[in-house]
Amino acid sequence: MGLRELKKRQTRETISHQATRLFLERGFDHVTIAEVAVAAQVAKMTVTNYFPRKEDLALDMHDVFVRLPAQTVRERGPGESALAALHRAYLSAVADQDPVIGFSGPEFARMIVESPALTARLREFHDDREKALAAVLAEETDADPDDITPRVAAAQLAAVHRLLFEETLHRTVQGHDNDDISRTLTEHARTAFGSLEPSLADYAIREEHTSPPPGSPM
Amino acid sequence: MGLRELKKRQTRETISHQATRLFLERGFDHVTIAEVAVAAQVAKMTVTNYFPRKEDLALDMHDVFVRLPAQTVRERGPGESALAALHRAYLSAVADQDPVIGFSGPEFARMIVESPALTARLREFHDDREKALAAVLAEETDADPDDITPRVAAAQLAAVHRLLFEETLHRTVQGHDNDDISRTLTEHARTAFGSLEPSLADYAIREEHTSPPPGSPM
DNA sequence: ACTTATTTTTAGGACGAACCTAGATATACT
DNA sequence: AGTATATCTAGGTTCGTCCTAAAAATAAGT
Repeated sequence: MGLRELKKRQTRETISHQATRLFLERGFDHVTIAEVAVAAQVAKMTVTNYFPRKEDLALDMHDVFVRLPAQTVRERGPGESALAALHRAYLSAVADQDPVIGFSGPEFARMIVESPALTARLREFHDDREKALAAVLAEETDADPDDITPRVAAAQLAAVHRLLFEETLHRTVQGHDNDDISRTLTEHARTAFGSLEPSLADYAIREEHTSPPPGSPM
Repeated sequence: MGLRELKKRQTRETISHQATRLFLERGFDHVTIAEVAVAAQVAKMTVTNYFPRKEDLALDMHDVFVRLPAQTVRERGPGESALAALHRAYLSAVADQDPVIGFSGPEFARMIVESPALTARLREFHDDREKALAAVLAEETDADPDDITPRVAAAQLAAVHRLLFEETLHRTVQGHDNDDISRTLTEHARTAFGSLEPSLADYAIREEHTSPPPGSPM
């Protein structure tokens, strides 16, 4: 990697780090971009160049957040349904107390829920995630472009992820510790994913790799 | 009603009307609040007083939009499930080509889908609507405050409304006429609400008014 | 190594939404 | 009619976002 790219990474890192520090200290809405620029020792415009929206200074995780469920479905095992894959992956993330499902620490969680701007941006993340999931489901089930079935399924699955994410955030803000939250979430995941089983248990099941059947199920 | 209230209504009406006219002519993002103020012959601040957010100048329907599904469930018939009530009410709205489910005319639909700000605000409407629905479902099923079941059910039901709304908007923008869209939507509603039947057909059924049973179902 | 080309950063400013305040104006009350 | 109350207005501030031209840093070519 060239020197130019290296410096870009460093600059981005510094800006993001200083921004997060200030946001945690004083709250997202009480820190201006100009202050972030001063703290990171760059021009105001440089902050904007790296992070076109102020919200992205705090939520620098769009891509992995959006791609994860779609990827989980794409990589599900033979004989596994989309629902089962997502439930399995979610439980695994709970066990890891993965930040991507909401385990972000009390200060960070507080920063988010106290800022309408960040909450709104997060809603967009959830939306993008649902769209990515819908695209994969449509692909995996060979659905007609204007069949809404994959969109409905994606909406249901993404909604569960969203609700569990919000639950994690709020319990974190309320001061529960991660192990406590993990236990509760495991239960809630069972309830939420379980409630989709009657409608989705047979949806988007990856065919066993031994001899592909003539017609795909559903 | 006093003269003061009358004038307030007129002022609000004038502002909203002039704003909508300008937005349809030139697009939401290309009209400033100052221009709306000039067109409505009021001070800039008066526009802001009536419509704290610019988006609400175009989307002056928050309350009915948010309350409708919750109200439908609250007023469902004896023996009717929340799902059945919402499906029924939706089909009725399709037959009426009700603006509240997306029949807003090509210009208006185009204004919305072309503006990221309006799309984002609409997302918030959907979210508020889901929350209102969740509250009613929790109430109607006597759910524990931290049982997520009503939230999951509300998310699934609200998602169907949201998807069908988006579908209506996009088909309207694409130039399909309302009768054509009505037919398609009726079919899509069958698919979407139908896909929830396995999980929700027995959820939140209003008890028959003849002799209340000892324990409520679910 | 020096020059040229490309990319990135910078400074300075423009624009518009959101908010504030004090004073003017209009309506309601007695 | 006179006082109280609600509403509107004018003028301003702040901040996020975007624009531009010039300066600085790096890469590429000779």
